[in-house]
Amino acid sequence: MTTRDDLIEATRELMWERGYGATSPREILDAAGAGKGSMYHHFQGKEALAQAAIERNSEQMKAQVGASLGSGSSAVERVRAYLTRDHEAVMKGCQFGRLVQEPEVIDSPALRTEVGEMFAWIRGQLAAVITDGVERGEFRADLDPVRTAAAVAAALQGGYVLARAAQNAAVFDDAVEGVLALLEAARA
Amino acid sequence: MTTRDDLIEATRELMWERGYGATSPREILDAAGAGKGSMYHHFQGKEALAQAAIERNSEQMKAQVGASLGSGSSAVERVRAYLTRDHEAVMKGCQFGRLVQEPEVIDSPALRTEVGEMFAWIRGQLAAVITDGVERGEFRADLDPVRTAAAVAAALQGGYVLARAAQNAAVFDDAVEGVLALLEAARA
DNA sequence: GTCTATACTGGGATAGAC
DNA sequence: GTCTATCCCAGTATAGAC
Repeated sequence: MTTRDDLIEATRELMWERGYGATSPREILDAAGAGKGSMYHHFQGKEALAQAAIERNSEQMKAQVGASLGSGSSAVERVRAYLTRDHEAVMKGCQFGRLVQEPEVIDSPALRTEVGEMFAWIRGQLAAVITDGVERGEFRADLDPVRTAAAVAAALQGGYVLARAAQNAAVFDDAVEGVLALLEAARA
Repeated sequence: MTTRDDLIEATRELMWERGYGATSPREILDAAGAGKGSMYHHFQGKEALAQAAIERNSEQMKAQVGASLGSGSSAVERVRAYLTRDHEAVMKGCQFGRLVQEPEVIDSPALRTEVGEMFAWIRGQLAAVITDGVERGEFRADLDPVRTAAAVAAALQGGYVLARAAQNAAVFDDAVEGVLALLEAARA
């Protein structure tokens, strides 16, 4: 019972650091303190284990994002809460974003779907908040919620990329503050 | 003479598709129509070959971005030219952005520096264009060029990520148009 | 310069004992 | 359920012939 859980947790940790392809079952097993048999008993293989790890990440992410986007009176404040919520370890990148780049992940229907749905959900949530802001007259009436939501979500993802490339978390903050300033400029 | 070149071109192609870690010398050699000896004659190893490939990508990228950012009368038009320039194969992602996620790349000083400088250069170019726009009164005087540049560059990178996750290039366009609309809202 | 053959390592997965 | 031993394959790199 707990071994299965240890495997999932170890996989989450390692996949965040190394991605999917570069995370070997050997490392997972060492980290979880389990033998090879355990993994293949509880899961069909590496892919199934990774899927379980991503599913758990999704649950946590949805809870966190949902809380952020619900905390604030104005739409801009809610988006700000989302963009500035504790991004533990900016330099490690986004748990989901980093997986997207890997061919192995994209080629796996199970993994790709999991990751794709997460991002689609986030864009939907952001669009809802922005639509609300437009309807309440906070934003200009001609602001496109779907495109704006995509831009906000993209700025966050790109912020991770730029910060990692520069090896400097301040670049992440620049991107986030930059897009927030632009969003405030779109107020009615 | 030409073998060395074929190796670099094959590496560029494959690294764009699979990244660094997942690109094997075997594949490169096959694609270049060369034998194992050739590669180790011209380059110290996989890493040195990858560095040569990234260097060549940098040159091309700088030429393209420089042309885009110089083509237009207003600052917004220049940024638009940059964001909407032919991003051949949006779904393949950014040649540089995808490398950033890989631990193997980040852990290699040679490769990491190459990629980091590219992004720093782009942010600098964008900041210069936006500074120009502020000084000419096109943008609000309180618009922060550095942060805005980071936001624009991040939206582009994130657009790649979101489009790939959704397996839909339209999401990239949404992110790009979204950030451009915000930028227009920041006009003086 | 370029090839083929080979060495060595580590990957994912299975078999069978406990 | 879990472990150890083992298999097969692919990765990077080297050696030595041409």
